[in-house]
Amino acid sequence: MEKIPVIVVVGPTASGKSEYAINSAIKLGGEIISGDSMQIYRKMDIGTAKPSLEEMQGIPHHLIDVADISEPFSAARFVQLASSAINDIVSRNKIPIIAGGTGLYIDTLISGISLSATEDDPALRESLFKEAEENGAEALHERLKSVDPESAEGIHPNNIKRVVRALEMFIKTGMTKTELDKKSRETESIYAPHTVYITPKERETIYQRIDRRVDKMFELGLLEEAEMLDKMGLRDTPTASQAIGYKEFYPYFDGLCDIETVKTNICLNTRHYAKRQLTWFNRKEADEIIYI
RNA sequence: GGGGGAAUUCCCGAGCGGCCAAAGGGGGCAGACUGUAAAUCUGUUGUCACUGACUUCGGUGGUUCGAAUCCACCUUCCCCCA
Repeated sequence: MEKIPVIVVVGPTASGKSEYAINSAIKLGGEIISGDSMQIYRKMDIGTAKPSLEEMQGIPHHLIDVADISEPFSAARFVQLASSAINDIVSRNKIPIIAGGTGLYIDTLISGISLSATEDDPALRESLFKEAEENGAEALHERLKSVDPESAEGIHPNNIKRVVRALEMFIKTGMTKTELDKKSRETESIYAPHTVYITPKERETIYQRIDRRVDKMFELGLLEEAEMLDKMGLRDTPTASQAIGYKEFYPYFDGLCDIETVKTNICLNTRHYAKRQLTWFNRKEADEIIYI
């Protein structure tokens, strides 16, 4: 079967991916699929740096504003939505351009990993976390080791989220994470990606861009946006509540810190995030590297 | 003017005679990553010729076999009384 050519634009936050993707779309006749775990949420506009209508220059953007903040989101859901968006784009003879910074989502999509369909079980998840809290992370890790030593080997005992997930997989499906991962790799990817990695030559460059962007977000009314979302219950949402640019406001709204602290923390968390993105993308092969 | 307290490694902050290159946290740097991923987690962080040596705990000088820890003086900061 002929593979579907897609262009993939990745890089750390504030690297200029969106702009690059839009320009490519104009040049090549493409449409954009956002590969971003937070831009999927409606109303989270300024803080997630969604491109404005003008910036989009008429290029259709998919996977932006597709979920309510109260909804959980996941790599599986992303793959599902992105795949159908790609089909749609291709059927209209346009080129799909995937642009975003969520490495896990994008890699899962283009590498053709097929995540088996399992429903979440919040109650089970919660009970596993409780178990870790009561008996210690080490004990939970031991439990994983007894059913799936191979995956336990690769997960640090302190990384409770991952230990829980691995156990959850086993309990729900009767198969170990090791087996399921292996199975997920059996299907070949249907995509032929051309990946463009946008990266700074100097770390300082991206840090400065981040600071500038955060300043701009505040000018655009980030505080008001965060306030509105907080009133909608953002901090109690399963996924959206984690978004940088919003969560730093929670203590401020509770009168526990001043606005300058919020801003500083947003810059800092964004830097850390950018570093993690760089670590992720650096080890992947890119077809093209563009320095900012 | 009088009295009391504090000065610690990039920052905050423990330490109060040997086990201290100095807890812990932050930050920095590096890394991991298959369904919460803008999340979660790990390592490292005085210098060097690095299983050892050397220079650090405001400054100077002392006490001691031995001091970040005790003493004296100096400098700076904080608090209280005036």
